[in-house]
Amino acid sequence: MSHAAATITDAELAVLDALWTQGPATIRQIADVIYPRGTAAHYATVQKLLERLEAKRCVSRDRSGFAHVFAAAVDRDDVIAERLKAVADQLCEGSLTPLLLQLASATRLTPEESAALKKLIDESDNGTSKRK
Amino acid sequence: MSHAAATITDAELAVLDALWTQGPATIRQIADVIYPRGTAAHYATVQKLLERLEAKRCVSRDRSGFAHVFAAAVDRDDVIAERLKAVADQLCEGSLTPLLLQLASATRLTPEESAALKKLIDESDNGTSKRK
DNA sequence: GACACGTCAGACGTGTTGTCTTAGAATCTG
DNA sequence: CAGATTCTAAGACAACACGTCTGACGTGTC
Repeated sequence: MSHAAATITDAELAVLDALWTQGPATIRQIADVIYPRGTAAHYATVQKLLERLEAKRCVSRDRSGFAHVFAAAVDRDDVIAERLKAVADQLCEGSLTPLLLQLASATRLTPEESAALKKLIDESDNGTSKRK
Repeated sequence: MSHAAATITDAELAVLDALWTQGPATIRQIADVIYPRGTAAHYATVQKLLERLEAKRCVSRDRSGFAHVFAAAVDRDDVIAERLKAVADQLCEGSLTPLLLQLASATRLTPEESAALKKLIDESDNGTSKRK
């Protein structure tokens, strides 16, 4: 839910995505999703990716059963936030505001979305003005 | 101003940044900025980075003089947009809206910024409702 | 015991990234 | 003009990341 996401590669992201949509799963279950008609080699690939994701604290591993059960330790939102922060650090001296403005001008919103967004802005605004 | 930004690496970004802040420049001028007290090797590094940036259409090269003069062919905003799009493609099925919501809730805005943002939202909204 | 299935450790090919070397052409300086 | 300087061009290079795959070995099941 919370921790850092480090750098997650494309193949690792596919594994994480399977965990996000399917919930906790074994290597085989994940491999069946990502590589239908997969071979033993594909299984091993998923295994290696999970091993690396675990090292990055992006998945947790339950070793109690015969086949280990893996679960996502980061949310999709965590990864999104981390990537956005990376973009901001590289291109905006760490400030997220330019990204926000850029996105606002590049995105077409439905009335519902823009209403929700305005609400978020107001809340953020209150937080700012109410400080200390 | 407009074109695709492909994948720009960190070192390449440093070069681009120099061009953005200094305007068109020769290799030596850029190298002096990035590597003060730089050697001939550093000069060559900048040269190679510019060569790669040119291949990606991110910088233009004026070959008329003795020392070629390079200029940025993409804006900082272009690169930001491209990176945001990449994040959206990888994590949100290409939709930018989740990024926008995420950023809005994670960013503290000044009153001026939130006003500007709301204005952008309204404009985007008008564009949507006024179509056809 | 035979066999399927699991884990673990690590090798491997490939591509990227940043750096650097060398060769040679163009320009400046005396 | 001779020589030093400055540039371009082409490519070698190590380090690393990525995705893949192999092999050895433990653990269940019939």
